[in-house]
Amino acid sequence: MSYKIKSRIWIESNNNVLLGEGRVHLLKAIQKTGSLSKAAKSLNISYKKAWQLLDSVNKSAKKPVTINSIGGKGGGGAELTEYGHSLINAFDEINKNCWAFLDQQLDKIKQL
Amino acid sequence: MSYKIKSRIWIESNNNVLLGEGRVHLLKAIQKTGSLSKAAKSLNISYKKAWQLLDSVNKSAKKPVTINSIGGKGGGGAELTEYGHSLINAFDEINKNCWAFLDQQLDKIKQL
DNA sequence: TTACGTTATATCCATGCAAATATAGCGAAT
DNA sequence: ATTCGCTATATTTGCATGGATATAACGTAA
Repeated sequence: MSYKIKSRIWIESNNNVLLGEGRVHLLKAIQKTGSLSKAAKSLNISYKKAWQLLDSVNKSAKKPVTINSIGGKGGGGAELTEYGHSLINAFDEINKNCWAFLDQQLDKIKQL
Repeated sequence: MSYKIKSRIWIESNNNVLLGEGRVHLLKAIQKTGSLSKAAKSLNISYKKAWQLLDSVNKSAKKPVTINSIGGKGGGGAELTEYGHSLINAFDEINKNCWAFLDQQLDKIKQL
């Protein structure tokens, strides 16, 4: 009924998106499923889109965020690096803090 | 070269977007030009898009944000209400505060 | 009463983006 | 050797979004 404030934050590295909400979702799904194709299915996005997202993350990050293996037992897979874990944790924390901050700012609008 | 954090915030009213960056730009241009069609031209967007944006703002706001007049001297025009002025000022301030807040949070990522 | 410049709205069309589809390449296991 | 399930890509197809265009409605001023 009343006003709500929403936000979307993301992190860029030399003008490319490194991390955003969608990319974090994808990384978490990879962590859970152990493969990019299963992660894509669980998020109801096409494998192509998932691959493009992951590719852009790994290309713009300082260190690799996932290790992808082709072939081998089970056909391959993808798993998060330690750096990848740290990134998504930090992003989640910042995002949560941002929501709290904005909710408090919203009063300025409600008072009008 | 290093990571940057960016954000986009917006305000919703019963699941409709009330105010965002684009809508604030449009309202400021209306304030400057005195008409919706001139504002659209100055922002290089079609009149149709500008009208849709303004219409959705006025439909989801508690009080009118602009007064639009059809016909009359000069064919008509649009001008901000006092409530409209207050809204864009509050939005700008919140946005600026948000940037400052996020820049400070970014350190958590840089330290990884 | 006619002309004007605007708001307001419908319709058509092109363009781009995303999904679907297809296919190649890989390496371990059998 | 062959199969399997995945990563990695190119190509086509479909759909939605937005732009262009057209036009109605309006009220003041001449």
